[in-house]
Amino acid sequence: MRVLLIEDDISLADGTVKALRRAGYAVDHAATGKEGRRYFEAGQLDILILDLGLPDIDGLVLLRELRQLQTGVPVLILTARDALTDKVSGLDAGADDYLTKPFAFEELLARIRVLSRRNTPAREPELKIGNVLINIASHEVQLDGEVQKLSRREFAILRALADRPGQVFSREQLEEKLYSWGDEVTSNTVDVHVHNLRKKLGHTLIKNIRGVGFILGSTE
Amino acid sequence: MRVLLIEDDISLADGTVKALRRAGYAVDHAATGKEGRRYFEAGQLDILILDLGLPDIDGLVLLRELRQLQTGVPVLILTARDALTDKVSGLDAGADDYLTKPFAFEELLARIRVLSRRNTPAREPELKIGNVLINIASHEVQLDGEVQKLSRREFAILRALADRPGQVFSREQLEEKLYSWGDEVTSNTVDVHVHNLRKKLGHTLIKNIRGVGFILGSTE
DNA sequence: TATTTTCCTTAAGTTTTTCTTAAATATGGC
DNA sequence: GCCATATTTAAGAAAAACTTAAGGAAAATA
Repeated sequence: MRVLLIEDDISLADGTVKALRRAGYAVDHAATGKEGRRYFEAGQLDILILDLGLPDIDGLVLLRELRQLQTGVPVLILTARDALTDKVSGLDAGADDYLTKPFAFEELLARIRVLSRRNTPAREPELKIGNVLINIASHEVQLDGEVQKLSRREFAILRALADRPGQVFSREQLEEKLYSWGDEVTSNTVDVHVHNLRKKLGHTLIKNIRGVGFILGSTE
Repeated sequence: MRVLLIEDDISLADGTVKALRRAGYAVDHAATGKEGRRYFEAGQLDILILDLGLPDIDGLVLLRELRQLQTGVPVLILTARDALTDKVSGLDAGADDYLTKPFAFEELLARIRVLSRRNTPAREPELKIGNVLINIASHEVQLDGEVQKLSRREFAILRALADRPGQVFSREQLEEKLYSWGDEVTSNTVDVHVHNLRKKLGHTLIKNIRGVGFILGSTE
């Protein structure tokens, strides 16, 4: 776990660095905004601790700059200023937490522990069959990069087939996926939807097994 | 954005609830730990604000219990106790932030804004989708550089969608972000607000996925 | 507090998209 | 060629989404 401390007050910085090292963090220290920016750009940071009262650059300005870089590094702001507006604008500039001097090392460490247990959210579930990419959430399907919108029924059929590529589904089985109990249908709806699906996704994807049903052709 | 406040001091709770609602949050309020736990288990929470000095359950104990549930809901602890050990153990028990009474509503709102960024992929205070720039803090939205004034509800919907661009939100999900418990709505409000949003921000930004819901479309 | 203004919710009307149906055409197996 | 099954087409019905307007609620202003 690598921490960068940007702080110009040497004695405070020394104490903080020591406390952090003792707690097991790898710590870099920069005394000016410029230097800090170099460290930030260079390194694999896990957490940034930033003093707002720097000699060369306004801390808030620096913070916004660093945020532009789009890294997701959590930032904890550290400052003597106790004014409410500073806190608020610091947080709104992209800081994740705020600590006013003087502070206890214990509390700093606790807040860093909070910041470091950040978890990254899971990605969108997507399904890929051959050259067809299915986005479950948006009901969108990409065929060789081209986006196609599917209707609800079309999507339901494709999804059923895609659940088990290579397995044949009878019309009755597919209808069961589409209609709730009591909603039965007495026409060739499934065929029509399959037809429309093929129009959108090409004629090789969904194959028909005569007398049996439909199958998602994974191979060939 | 849905917030649960667990706080037994009625007058403080009232003021806080009002301030939060005015800021566009859907707020539920519980006066006891037990009640709070029920709300917590029931709902689609985005943020929990928890007072440590509850009459029936020790706040820290409750916090640990709720953490067991493994929901990723950010927790902000609120308390009169100013002792360092309390802060530290609060944070280590799974809180994400800490505010000591008395506090300014402004700061509470700022910290909530930070927490609400937490579970979203883009943690920038400003979000850009196509030619639309969204500033969460100031409730300001720009279309091609031109500032558009959004109403509270419009902004709440846009923010919910913007939290996860590319994810579809059903009308029910959006309503949950807008209304507190007991405030439910039985009309097409969401549609109307979406319509007004599109009038202000153009018709390509918010896409509808028929039968599913709405989605913030970045491309096309 | 009273007044004005803005905003929110409803609900009904309109438009657009999708679904079902049924009939016409095509295809495969015998 | 004949029958059964599959595909295509088109049209009306149904469903979902969009639009509009009005009355009431909430917020802002005086």
